[in-house]
Amino acid sequence: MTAESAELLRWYDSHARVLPWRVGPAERAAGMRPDPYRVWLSEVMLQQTTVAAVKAYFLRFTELWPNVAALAGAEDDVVMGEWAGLGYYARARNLLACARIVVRNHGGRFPDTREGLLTLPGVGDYTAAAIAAIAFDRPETVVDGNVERVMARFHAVSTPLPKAKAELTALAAGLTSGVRPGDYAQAVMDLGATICTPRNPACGLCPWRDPCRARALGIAAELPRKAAKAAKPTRLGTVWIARRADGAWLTERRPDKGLLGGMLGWPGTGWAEIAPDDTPPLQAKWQAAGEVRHTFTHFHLRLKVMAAEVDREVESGVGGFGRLNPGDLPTVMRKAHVMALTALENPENAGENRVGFA
DNA sequence: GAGTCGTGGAC
DNA sequence: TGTCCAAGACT
Repeated sequence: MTAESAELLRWYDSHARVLPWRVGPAERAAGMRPDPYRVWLSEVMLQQTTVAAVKAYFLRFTELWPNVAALAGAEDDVVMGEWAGLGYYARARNLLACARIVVRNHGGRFPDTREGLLTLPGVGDYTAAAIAAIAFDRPETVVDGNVERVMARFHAVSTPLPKAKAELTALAAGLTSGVRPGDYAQAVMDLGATICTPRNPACGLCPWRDPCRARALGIAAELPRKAAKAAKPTRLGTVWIARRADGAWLTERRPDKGLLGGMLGWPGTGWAEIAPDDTPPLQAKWQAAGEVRHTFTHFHLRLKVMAAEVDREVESGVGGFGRLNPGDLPTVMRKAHVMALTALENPENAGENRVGFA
């Protein structure tokens, strides 16, 4: 163990954040170990997602499904509905697939090595190392966005990401502690999340302020460098939102692959830079409810929302009418639903509504 | 290796 | 308003 990693562990002992999935340093010292199921679940939820956003989902999932066997036995649509709003929905599909593999092929126990964990769906280099270190105290090197930033500054690496990834991984491995590896892994990430932040790093409070090369050079806030990102195009589309007299809504399940895969949605056009032809899924007195603006990772969407009340007898070929829990909808579809509801309640204002406009 | 894949908060 | 960013994985 290096002097630096020892210093970081001392910092962590007094500054570790309290998180629902975390076994803190004092509890670990008392012999407690985290539940691999909870570590895995939290790490998957935390992929490209903030701690603030994950907390409520983690508590809800562990309440509904306290162990991997319970989750493996859940119905797909229920899990997708509970994941709604958290984003990156392939994670939810992989989560279920992984739970079922762990139960069926591993006797309900997660593999306890990085290599074994890597075979699971939805578990990549980072997550495998994180579970191995945190749940099984193996001295694996975790490299997430926090660690990349901390290492780029600590060693003053000016090579832009993602090209610098391999170099930063090697530098991180050089600092990884063989003592208390689970605490160390969380300590580096906590350092990046609370001190060595992307903007305005709090170098004065950093346990690594002395050995940090970027701080010595006065360029900590400039690192890590990143390659320029492509501009986001704008795509257009239309959704048709029909409410039957008995309160049922016409929804459809999206295909498993692709954007919002496996999630509930509204019948509508595809989304393209040239407005697609929009033909309603059924004949009704459609009103233009307004336009939803929503930004995905790689494009902006302007979604025209059409709404209608239909008779109980109406049938559609594209999906089914049924009871709707709006919380099961991904966010963009929930925005469209809110807009349709507003139009149906206030038909005189139809077309004036905007969602996603400041 | 470069694209794809969500969302909400900070600035 | 727009841009960046968050405990990445998969193709």
